[in-house]
Amino acid sequence: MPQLNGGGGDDLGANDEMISFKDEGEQEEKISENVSAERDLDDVKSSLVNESENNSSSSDSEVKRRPQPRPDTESYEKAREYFSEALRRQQDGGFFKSPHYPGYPFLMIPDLASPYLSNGALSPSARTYLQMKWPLLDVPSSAALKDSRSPTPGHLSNKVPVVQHAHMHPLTPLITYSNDHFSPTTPPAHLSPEILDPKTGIPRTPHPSELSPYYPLSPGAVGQIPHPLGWLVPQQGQPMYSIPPGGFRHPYPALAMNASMSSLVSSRFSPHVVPHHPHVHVINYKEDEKKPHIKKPLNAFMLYMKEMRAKVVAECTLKESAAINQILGRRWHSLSREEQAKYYELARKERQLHSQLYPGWSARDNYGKRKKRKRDNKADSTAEDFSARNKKPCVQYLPQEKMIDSPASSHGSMLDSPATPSAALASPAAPAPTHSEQAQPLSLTTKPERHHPHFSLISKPSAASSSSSSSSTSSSSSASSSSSHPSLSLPIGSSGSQSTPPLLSRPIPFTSLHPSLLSPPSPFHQAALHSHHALFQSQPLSLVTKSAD
DNA sequence: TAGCCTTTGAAGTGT
DNA sequence: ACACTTCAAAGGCTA
Repeated sequence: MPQLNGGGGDDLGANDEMISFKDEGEQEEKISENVSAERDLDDVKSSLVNESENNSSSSDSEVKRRPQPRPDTESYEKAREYFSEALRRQQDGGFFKSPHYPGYPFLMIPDLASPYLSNGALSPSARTYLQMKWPLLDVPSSAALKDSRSPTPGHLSNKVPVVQHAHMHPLTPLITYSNDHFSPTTPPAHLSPEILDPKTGIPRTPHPSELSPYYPLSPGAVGQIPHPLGWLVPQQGQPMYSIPPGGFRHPYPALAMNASMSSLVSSRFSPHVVPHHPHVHVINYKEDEKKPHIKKPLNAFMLYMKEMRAKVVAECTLKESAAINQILGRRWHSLSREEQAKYYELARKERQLHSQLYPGWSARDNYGKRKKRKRDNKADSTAEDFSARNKKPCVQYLPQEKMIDSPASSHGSMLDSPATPSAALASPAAPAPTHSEQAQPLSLTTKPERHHPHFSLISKPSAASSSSSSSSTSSSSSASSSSSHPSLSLPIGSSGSQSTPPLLSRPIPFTSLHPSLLSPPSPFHQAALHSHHALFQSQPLSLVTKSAD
């Protein structure tokens, strides 16, 4: 039960969420066992030193060196693997790679310009980034990672590096390539074991020839690049960003990418790449008649969804995204302030990278590219629309075995575990202002339930009195999404809903889901469940206030 | 096969 | 300034 106070940045729940272990069944176990993992840190680091010296670590020896197997061995192994790889890659002048899935190269150092200090050590922000991913671990200091062959400031430190590292693209620090390490089950099929380094047993960065198959350039995929934070998000083969007309518009056009890097970047980022040779990809900047579609950077919630989707799907066998997203939406609210902060930070980096990749891009560019939704009649998106739009109750997507007859209990886990109230008050993540310098939106919004069929039909009766009118009133205004969140993020009092669980009446499907699906199982959330019960009940009031305005 | 559903957040447009 | 709209992911579903 470590760190139940949840005050620290290394919130275990957050860690758990972020890491997304392969075996979901171990999730809860890991939460409670993270302390042991923490105890193993010293062992990890010390063993890494030896390992880096020997450079011939085998999984067997690693296991032997391990003090003792613990339930959290996976965390241990991952951490260990990560640092081993970090050391090795540093020495090789190559990539860091996913601590989760072998065979997928990626760079998780956040600094766009200089992930390394002059002494070859990770920069503070890079360390922060790593520590964010591995909150329980001490990111190796300069001494640990320092290596003569490591990228030097000359390679990376400047905003405009003069000389590119053999494998380093100026943006690679933020360009990550891992795809599916969040998959709750097994690594993607393409992450074949052959990628493992035969010597060390540690996954190595695949050669471009090995990578190319991982990044198929289907015609449809042309024009897009994978998610720069791919290590965080399962991409399922779908690239993310596209390259603007004229090719890869790099902020530092003077820089030349070597074949290795360009193949990586181009195969993943360029819409016009044609892998003529397994080892050398040539970028063909053929002019498209159309402007390639550059997608918006993912926001915090989208990043969270991508990370957690597989987990939720695995847990409940749901595949319908609408239902999954509903679960994820509630889980998102159940995240602690620190947990959400991580995603806000990632999203901020996403936007940062995106803005650097596509300086002239604007979200406006994508307006109208997608089929316009037929919500013109916004007005009727209210009560009447409830029934019309919700012809597919998510309950139908739920496996029967998930159905339980104790909605009340489920409600509690689902609704009563919102983010901490303080989070709503203080935007913690304090996400650095983006180029737009916007204040970090409060994720802990008291956004009312959208006109959900179950909510409107089921919860209303129970919700009764106070919330019923407010919910309906707010539904129209809130239907327009979260842009209004900040304005109504603070619930105003809780009139009358103190004892009754009206708002706890959620859509049936969720009430029937296992609580673990609805909110992280961490003790923190259980605590939050109780401490913030009143807050959630007050949500409708905030809406009333807003609508009143 | 295009679009819907569903979520939150970012960023756009409109008033 | 505020309200509203669109899009970002995702995959089953529907017309």
